[in-house]
Amino acid sequence: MDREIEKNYDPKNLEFKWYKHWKENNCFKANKKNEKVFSIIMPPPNVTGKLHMGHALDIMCQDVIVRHKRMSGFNTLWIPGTDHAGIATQAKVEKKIFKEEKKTKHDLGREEFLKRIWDWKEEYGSEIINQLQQLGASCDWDYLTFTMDKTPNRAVRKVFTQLYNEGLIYKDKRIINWDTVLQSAISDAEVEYKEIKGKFYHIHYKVEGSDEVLEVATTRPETLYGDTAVAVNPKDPRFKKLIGKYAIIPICERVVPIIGDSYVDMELGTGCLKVTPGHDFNDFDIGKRHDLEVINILNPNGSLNSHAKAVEGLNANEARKKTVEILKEKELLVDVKEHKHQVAHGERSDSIIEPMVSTQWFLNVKDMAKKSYQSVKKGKMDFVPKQWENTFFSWMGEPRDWCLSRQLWWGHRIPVYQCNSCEYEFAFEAEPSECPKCQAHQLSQDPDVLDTWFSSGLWPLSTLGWPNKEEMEEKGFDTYFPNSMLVTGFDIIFFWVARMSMMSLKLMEKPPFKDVYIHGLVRDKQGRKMSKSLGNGIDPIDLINQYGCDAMRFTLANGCGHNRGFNLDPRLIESSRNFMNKIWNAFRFISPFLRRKVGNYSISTKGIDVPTKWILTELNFTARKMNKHLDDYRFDEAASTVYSFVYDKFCSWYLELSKPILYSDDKALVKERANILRFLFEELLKLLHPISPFITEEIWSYFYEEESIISQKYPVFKDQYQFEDDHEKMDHFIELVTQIRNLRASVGLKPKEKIEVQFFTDDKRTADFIYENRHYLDQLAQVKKGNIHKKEAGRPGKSTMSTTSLVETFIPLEGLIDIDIEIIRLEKQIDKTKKELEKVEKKISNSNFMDRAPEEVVIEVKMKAKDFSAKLEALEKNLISLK
RNA sequence: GGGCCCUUAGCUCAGUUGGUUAGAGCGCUACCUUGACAUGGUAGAGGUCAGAGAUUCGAAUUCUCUAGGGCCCACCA
Repeated sequence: MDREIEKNYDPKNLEFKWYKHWKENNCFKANKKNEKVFSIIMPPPNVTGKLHMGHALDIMCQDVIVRHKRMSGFNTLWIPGTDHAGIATQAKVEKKIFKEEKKTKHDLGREEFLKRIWDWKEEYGSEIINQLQQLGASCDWDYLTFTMDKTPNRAVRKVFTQLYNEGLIYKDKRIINWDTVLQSAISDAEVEYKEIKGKFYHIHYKVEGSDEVLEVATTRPETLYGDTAVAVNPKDPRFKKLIGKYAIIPICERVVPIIGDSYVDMELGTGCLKVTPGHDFNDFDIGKRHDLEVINILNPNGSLNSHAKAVEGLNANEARKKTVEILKEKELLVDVKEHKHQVAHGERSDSIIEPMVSTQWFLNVKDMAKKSYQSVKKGKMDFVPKQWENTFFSWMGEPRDWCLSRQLWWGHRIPVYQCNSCEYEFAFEAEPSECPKCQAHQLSQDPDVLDTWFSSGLWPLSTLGWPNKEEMEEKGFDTYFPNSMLVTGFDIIFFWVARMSMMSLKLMEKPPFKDVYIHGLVRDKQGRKMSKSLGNGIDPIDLINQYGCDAMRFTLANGCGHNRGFNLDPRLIESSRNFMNKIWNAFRFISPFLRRKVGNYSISTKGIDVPTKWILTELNFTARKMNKHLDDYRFDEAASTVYSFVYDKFCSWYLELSKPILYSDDKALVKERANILRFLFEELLKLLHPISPFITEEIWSYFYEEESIISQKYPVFKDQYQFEDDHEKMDHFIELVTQIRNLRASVGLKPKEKIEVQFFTDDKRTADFIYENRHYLDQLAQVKKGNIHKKEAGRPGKSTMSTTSLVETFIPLEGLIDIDIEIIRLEKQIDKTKKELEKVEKKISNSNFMDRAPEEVVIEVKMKAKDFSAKLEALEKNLISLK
């Protein structure tokens, strides 16, 4: 060691230092020589956004897997990217410009406004990259792709054109979800329903040419200006006879037909439905069936237009109030009932969504969805945990056509053109110079842009250069597509996973990934979703600043089990930070004994002692478990496995047992032990590295200055480190030490006070082992003298005792022992042992158990019975002698 | 209405093919400034595994029902 390690563990400096180092030294590059391939794409965060805990979890999962695969000899590629996030970004910049300059996008014009967004993207787009790097993401930055880069744009245009020419993309005037704030269409997936307390208004509609009235129930009286029919169920005896007659809509006095349609539920409301095809999905369908007129009564901002003269210019709420007032005056409002109902809100804008009829571009997804469905059913793409495939199926089962167009400016503009002279309409992959039909040069492009998820859907392809042949070659498309896996949250299974799956199957005839790992949601410590409105969000960057990224990642991994999100209490991170500190100090302890040594080396297992054989065996178990858990995406199990090895096995026992050796005068022995400690330390660093990359690299650098831990081989189970017998011996020894410590504590002996102990055992191996390791007993339990007797020997008088199956341990305590307390303690133990014994004996006396249980279980139970009764006997004898 | 998940120690959670003395971290209690670490050490207390029933020699684990909680989809004039 020529460098000395800092006294205090300070994650901040070393984390920053190492990320920079890794990046500059191309440590995240795929090793193309490796035969096994692992590839994965990062779900692209919004380019101008800020990372939240969900991202931190997402990145942690991916990075752990990626680092593990890389260390396990895979040709590993992780592709980073950022998303233009159409609506979110445009809305943000629009707001900013209005705030600062009091100008709308229309004041600036399309070209200037887009320039402003690009400027904003250039200015703030790198922030998200910085944050990803602070999380330690070991992705290949040369692959960094933005969804509006040239290649993704080409992919979008190519695919749109193909689907257009196949007739799958079509323009249609139909009812869509209209966001009244964004003033754009949005897709079904972007609509969120919230329960709102509303009212049921019962209104009388007069039947033309008679005194009869129809009582219509509605939650939205203000839409009556758009009514073009009143519908009843054709089987309804109450209203059957009215079908074919006409009703008069109140206020606007329009005469509309009374129609029969089986959609109408006779039980619901009054059994009489006002039909507003312009502003209700079901009514639109009814209108289609009956060829009804569609009247649009709303302006793009959601206010009422001139079709609703009486309330023109008012917003929906005001219009409702006023309409109700007018109805009251006319005595047509007959009843008002409280009613809870679901109201559509925009997922992004949180504004009210109005169903509105409008001309939009749609993608017919029926066949694509069917194929996606099948590919998961047939196991070509697996969800982990498996139950998430249900979510996928529920979306793919009966998909509505995807509304692709958005009335925005920021995004991929729809590549459809119309010839100004002959009006021919066509989609074109490249920028067209003339009309393919009449060769005129004056062309108008469709003003709308595509849903963000259209380009996201092509992400697994476009990030690998598709459809540009040269770029695909350069980026290794054939090697890395399809991806090995995807890591994401369940909230975007519809938005994203579904779309990627459909697109990839359509274009490549392969699903885009083998595995789709779905992690849970990070919530606050009370289990509430983190949200702006609750103000309970935790900023991962704050946590990193406070505790270090390694500790945060470790905490996230530790809490990331299957089937569950998790509730993040910052105090948990504190304990991970303490774990990092533990490792730091363990290294600080051993480092003075180490000699700097270049190159790989191995340790000899010849002549090593039992604790060393034990720790090597533990290392073996740990390596095996880590590989399994990481392969199974069990981040929680992996974290606790490595924690237990480092903390409970290595630090608490092996390091403690190494102290007398390291402080001894036998130089050869010191050297040998130091060598083994170094080996173990290197192994544990490698084991932990995928989860906590920075501290492991920092310590690694004290061993090897030139080589990064990133490219080391991940530990695996090795037969030469497996010593099962010695492992068992050592476990017995640990049990013995713990027992003595327990006895000492129970009689209130001072920690430093040396004691004498009497052991009673008939097991020769145990006796030998205690004898050979008596110096450890001194060190670990302050036993200055230990006598080993056969069980037939007499027990000491006033003493405290305890027993395992093999050995009885007595601490003679002349004058020190409080007999009453000792009796209580023994009685408690006897009680417990009796209960266990009874349990086991009951099994043995049950002939059904003896006949039917497998042999090894029977043997085990018999062994237990023997152990328990021996233990009980010893305890009872001692109790009698005390009394 | 359809579907998924959850209920285990005071708190957050493990417990993967049924057989464990049901585990961990945090918190709590007692003792300890022992030469890696007080961001520490040692020991300990704390659970009739939501409830009922069924299957089984044997259930925290499988099945059914009940209660409570969370989420998704569809729909409600």
